[in-house]
Amino acid sequence: MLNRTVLVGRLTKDPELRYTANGVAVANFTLAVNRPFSNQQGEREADFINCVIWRKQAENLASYMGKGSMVGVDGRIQTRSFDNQEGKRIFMTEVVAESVQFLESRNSNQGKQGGQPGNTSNQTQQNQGGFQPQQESQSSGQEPFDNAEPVDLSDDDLPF
Amino acid sequence: MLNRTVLVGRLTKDPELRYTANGVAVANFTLAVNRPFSNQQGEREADFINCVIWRKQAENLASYMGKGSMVGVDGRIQTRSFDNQEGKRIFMTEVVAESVQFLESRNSNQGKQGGQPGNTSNQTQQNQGGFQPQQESQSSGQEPFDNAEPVDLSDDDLPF
Amino acid sequence: MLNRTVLVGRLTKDPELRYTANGVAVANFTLAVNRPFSNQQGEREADFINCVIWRKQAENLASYMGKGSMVGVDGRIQTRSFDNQEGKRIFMTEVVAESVQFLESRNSNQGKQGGQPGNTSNQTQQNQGGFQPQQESQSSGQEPFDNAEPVDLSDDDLPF
Amino acid sequence: MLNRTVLVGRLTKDPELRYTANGVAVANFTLAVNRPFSNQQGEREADFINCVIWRKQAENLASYMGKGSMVGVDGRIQTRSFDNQEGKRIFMTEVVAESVQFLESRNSNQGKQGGQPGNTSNQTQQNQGGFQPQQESQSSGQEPFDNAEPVDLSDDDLPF
DNA sequence: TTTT
DNA sequence: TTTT
Repeated sequence: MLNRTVLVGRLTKDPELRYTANGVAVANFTLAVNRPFSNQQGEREADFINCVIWRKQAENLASYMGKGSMVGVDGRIQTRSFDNQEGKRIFMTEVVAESVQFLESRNSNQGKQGGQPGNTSNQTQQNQGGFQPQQESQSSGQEPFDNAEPVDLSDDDLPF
Repeated sequence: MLNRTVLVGRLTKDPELRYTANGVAVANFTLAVNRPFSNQQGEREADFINCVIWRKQAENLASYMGKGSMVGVDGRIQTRSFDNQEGKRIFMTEVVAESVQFLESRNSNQGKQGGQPGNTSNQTQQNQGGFQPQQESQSSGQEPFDNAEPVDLSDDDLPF
Repeated sequence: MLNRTVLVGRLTKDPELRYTANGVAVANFTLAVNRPFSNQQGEREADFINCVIWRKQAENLASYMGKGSMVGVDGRIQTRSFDNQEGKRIFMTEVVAESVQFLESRNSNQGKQGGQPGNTSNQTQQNQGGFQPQQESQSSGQEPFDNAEPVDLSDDDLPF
Repeated sequence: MLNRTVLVGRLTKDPELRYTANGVAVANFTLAVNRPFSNQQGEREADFINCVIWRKQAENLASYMGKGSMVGVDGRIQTRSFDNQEGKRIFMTEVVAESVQFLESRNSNQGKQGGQPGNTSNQTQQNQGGFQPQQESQSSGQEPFDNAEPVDLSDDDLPF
C-alpha cells in the first residue's frame, strides 16, 4: 500500500553508524524539520523525526554528514515495537530512508571531519542526487567510519 | 521545510472524535499500511501509523469511515512529547492529515453506521477527493458523531 | 535529487502494453485525478496525467486494470523530448510509476476482462500493495496480454 | 483525489513573474532535477519540470531566487490544454507549487541581484521553510519585481 | 484523446 | 528553451 514520506531537515547530531551481525551497515539519525507556521506563542517549532538508513548509503551519510547538516530524505514510515528494560512494550515510528540527498554539510571544522569528497564517492547507482556540497570542510585524512560501533544487531529490520 | 507524507491504508478501529475546549473537532485514528515486501519468515507485515485530523474533515471521517475502511491520507509528520502518568517523558510521532480521501468504507453492517451520504456532504472546498463510496452500507437514521466525547482537550496542537 | 509523485486516480482507458525489442514490457496509461476544489464556474475538474510503468508491473496492470479502474501510483516525474512527424521538437512530461496499487477495478463486464486473480498473482516482491480488488468482475478465460502489441520500441527510456 | 509531488532541483533560468488582470502574482519556472541513475551511455541526465507558483510566494521566489538557485517544491501536478497560434490543441503538464523552500541561491554576482533578505521577508504564514540562504549575494538596492511584466493574464488557472 |  |  502507498507509504511515502519526503523530508528536508537538519541532523540533530552525527548519524550513528552500526553493523548487523552479518556486516550490514545501518545508520540512525534524527532530522529537525522546521514547521512552516508558528504556534500560539508566535514561535516556530520543529519536528524531530527519527530515521534509519541501510547499507552503502548509511556509510556515506556517516562519512559526509554530521550534526547540523541539511539533507533530503525520500522513504517510508515504519513502526516497530519492542520490550524495554522494564519489560514494557514500546512502540516507535521512524522513517526508513530509501534515498538521501546531501544538501549542505555542517560548516564547522571541529568535530567529525567531512572525509574526502575528491576520492570517495557518495553516489550509488541506486539512489541519490549527486549533489557535491561545496562548503564541505575537508582537512584531515581521518579514517571514515572509525566511530562506527560494529555491535551485535539483528538483521530483522532489514528491509528488502 | 519539506515534510510530506502520503499513505493509503485501513483504519484499525473507528476514529475517535473529540472536541477541544473551544469546540474544534479532532479525530485520531490508526492506519494499517501493508508493506510491499515480506519479512525473513516470508510473511507480509503492516505498519500501524497514528494519524490526527482536524475540524470538518475529522467529523466527516468519523461519520463515514470506521474500522476496516480504506482511506488515503496526505499530510505531514509531527512529533510531540508529553509526560505520562508516571511522570516519564513520552515522545510520539504521528501524521497530521491535511486531506483524506475515502477509498472504501468497511463492508460490514454491524458497528457504527455510515451516516447519510445523501444529505450530508463529505466534501469541503479546501481538501478532499469527493469519492463517494458506493458500497457504503447505509441503513439506520443514527445520529452522526453521537459517540464523540466532547472532553476537555487543549488547542495547543491545532495546526495553522 | 528528490523527485517524488504520488497519485490516486482512474484510468481514462485500458493501459497500452507494449514490449521493447529486448522483450521488456512497458505500459502507458493516463490517470484522471479529480481536483479537490471547484473552478470559477463551480465545476469540479480533473487532471489527466500520463504515466508509464515497466516490466512485470506493466503486465499486471494490463491484465487486471482497465478503463475506469482506480489505482494509486508512486513514482517520479520524467520529461522527454522527441521530434514529431513534422520535424518539430515535442516536449512531454509523464510519471514513471515505480509501484502501483490496485484500488478498484472497473465494475462493468463489457470490454477487457479482469483475468483470474485466484490463480495469477498481482503481487511482486518489489513493489505493490497486494490489494485484492473484491468487486473484480471475472468471468472469461481470456488470455492475458493478448492485445499487447510487441512492436519495436527502444529500451532507451528504460529506467534503472 | 491524492495528487502530491515533491521536488528538489535548480532553476534553469530566472523565474518569470507576471500579474493577472486582477493583480494576482504568478511566477513560472523550470526546475532541473538530476536523475539518480545513469543512462545507457553512462551519463547523468536531468528532468526539466515546469512549475507555477501564485501570489506572495511568486513574488518572493522572483525576488530571491534566480537561474541556478536550488529550491524544494511541494505541490501537485496540473494538466491544461490550450490552442496554439496554428490552432492546434496543446496539452501541458506542470507542477503547481503550494510551497517552496529556498535551499540555495545562485552564488554569482552578475545578473539579477538577490534583494535584501534583511528587510524583506520571504516567509509567509501559510507556507514555507524559512531557510535563509547564507551565501546570498546582496549588494544593490535594486527594486524587487522590476522585471515583472504586468501583462494581461486570465485568473482562470488560479487555484483555490 | 479523457475517469466516477 | 534547460541547472550544478
